Amino acid sequence: MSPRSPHSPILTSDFFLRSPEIVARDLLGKVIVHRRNGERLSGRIAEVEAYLGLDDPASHAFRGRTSANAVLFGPPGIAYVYFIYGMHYCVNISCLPDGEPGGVLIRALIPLEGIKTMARLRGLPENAKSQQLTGGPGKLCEALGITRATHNGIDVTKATSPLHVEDDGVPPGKIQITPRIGLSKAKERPLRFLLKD
DNA sequence: GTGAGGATCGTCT
DNA sequence: GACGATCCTCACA
Repeated sequence: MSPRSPHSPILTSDFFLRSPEIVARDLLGKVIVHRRNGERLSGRIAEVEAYLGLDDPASHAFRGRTSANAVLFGPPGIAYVYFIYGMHYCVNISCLPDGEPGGVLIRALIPLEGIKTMARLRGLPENAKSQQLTGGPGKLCEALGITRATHNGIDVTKATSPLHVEDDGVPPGKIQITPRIGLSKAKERPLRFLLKD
């Protein structure tokens, strides 16, 4: 197991108060933690995408505020979980002040704690590779046990929240920037950030 | 190793 | 009524 300080600082709403492009880049290397039934499930963020809102045709917020995407228009640091293709969840964290839409999609993690539980939730053997456990947006939600019903709209900047992001001080290393993938619109924008590894 | 296609449902038009 | 910020399986080289 990897060593860690007992109290890694939790990212505050100030962190998410900035542009999604900046937040996305800074989130790389941070640790997302889900407390589930008293167990810590965590992973280092290895891949993210920024979604800008009204200026970004690929964003859920592009066509304006609806009941489904209201989180993106709300205050920063709120988890936005949505259901896609009838079978997968994806998790975002809202950025920018209340009233301005924007967010960062968490696309991939490197598992740190609770790997056995993650494998069980994914229906995989304990020795499954991290790529199979949390190597995609839908996979990491399943591995962490995140669902829309339980996690959409919760504040990830509160220490009492079951879901939050910690900075354990490990430098992110080399960052690669590429166009976003899996989109039908505005996919040419270089808004995807990943750890080179 | 690589590429194509199917599964499945909440949300918007 | 149609689509989508995905993942998995199968076929073929």
